[in-house]
Amino acid sequence: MNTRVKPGPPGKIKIMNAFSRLMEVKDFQSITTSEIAGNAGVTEGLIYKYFTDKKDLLHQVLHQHFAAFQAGIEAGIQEKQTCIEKLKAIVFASLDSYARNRVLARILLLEVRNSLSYFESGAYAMVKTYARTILDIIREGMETGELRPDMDPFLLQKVILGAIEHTCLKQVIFDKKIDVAAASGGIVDIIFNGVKHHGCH
Amino acid sequence: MNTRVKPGPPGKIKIMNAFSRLMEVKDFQSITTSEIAGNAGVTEGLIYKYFTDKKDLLHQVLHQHFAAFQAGIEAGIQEKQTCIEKLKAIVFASLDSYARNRVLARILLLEVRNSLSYFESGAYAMVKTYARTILDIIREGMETGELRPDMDPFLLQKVILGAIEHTCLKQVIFDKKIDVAAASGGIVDIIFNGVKHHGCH
DNA sequence: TTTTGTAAGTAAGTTTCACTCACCTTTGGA
DNA sequence: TCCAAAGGTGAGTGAAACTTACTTACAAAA
Repeated sequence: MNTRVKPGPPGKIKIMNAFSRLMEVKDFQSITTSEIAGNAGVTEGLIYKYFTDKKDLLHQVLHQHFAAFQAGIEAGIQEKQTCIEKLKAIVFASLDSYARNRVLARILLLEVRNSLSYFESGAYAMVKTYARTILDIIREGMETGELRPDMDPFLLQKVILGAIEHTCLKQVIFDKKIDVAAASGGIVDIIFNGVKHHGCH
Repeated sequence: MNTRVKPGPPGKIKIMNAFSRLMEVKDFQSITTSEIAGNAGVTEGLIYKYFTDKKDLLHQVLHQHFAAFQAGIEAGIQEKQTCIEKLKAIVFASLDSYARNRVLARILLLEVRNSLSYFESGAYAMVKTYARTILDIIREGMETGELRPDMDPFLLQKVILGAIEHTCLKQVIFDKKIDVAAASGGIVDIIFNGVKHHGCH
């Protein structure tokens, strides 16, 4: 497993592109290998020259999409100074990426998690790095005093990731557009300021 | 579609139980119909007397598990007075149910969302009711002044659901136990009080 | 008691689809 | 020019989801 994703020969690229295109319209299960091959203009057998599995193809396509996603995130937080600003940027960039790239969102949120092989794939390694980035920012914020020091950083990480993902679910399942700026602003406001109403300040 | 879940004939019950048992150990994809039949002590063909599909079987089993889950939730919030207490109870009860019933959690969080037929199933209708309950409590809290009136109730709903689900993911994927009380308390604290650090109060 | 209609269950197909394998074709260096 | 390796083909295979024609059990009407 854990096959690296290299640009590779034209056939491989055509297969990945064809599959990616098909994933925009149908779910993984209902895409057949012959459909992929036909759409790519190659034969079915070629798929198995470059991918060990139909699932491996899925994982490599996810890897490819996620690499761009990850690069965008890291570019977005580079310029930010405070941890809060960084987390805000991550929430926005994540929602924005999922909204722009439906295939990425659908693969990541709906298709891969049901099989163990995903968690041994290179794609999952990237996702772990992304999650780790968030955790590190949280820890830094707790040390500098930006964030409350009396909480479990892992839990905040899960709340943030969960909020991002669940916000995208409706969009990605029912193909509904969301207002990324509003959603991201709202989520950040809820998580940073809390939802309890106090008369004071 | 939308086949109702009735107790039904012994064969149907045996099939559902066998499938449920298998789901504790393996994922949906790698459970075969002959395996289900063998385990249930019936023939393969009988499955298709009671279920239109292998997926329909999955949905009906989910429906069954979720009915118990839903009943527990509603019993848990009945006695609570404030909206905040109600939401706390829901978070705790949800995490607790997922922790206790791995099959329910695995089906709901990992297996069903990738196919459209789920969203036409009776199981999904129940899940919508559950989500609706949370939304109604939030709205009530915003009206009574318990919760801030200046936020999008849908977003808070998504943050809560997302936090619950993401907290269960590691547990359900890697079979790790979590401290339900600690996790639920932490999530509630983060969402209600916020994570920003203020010197004041 | 006999008939009969229906629900429960069986067993042997059929089809579809992921995956394999033995075989061609092109290309770029020694 | 030769050859090795990489790119690509297409017919074939096995397994698994689903079908269909059939049998058995069983309760209520005649």
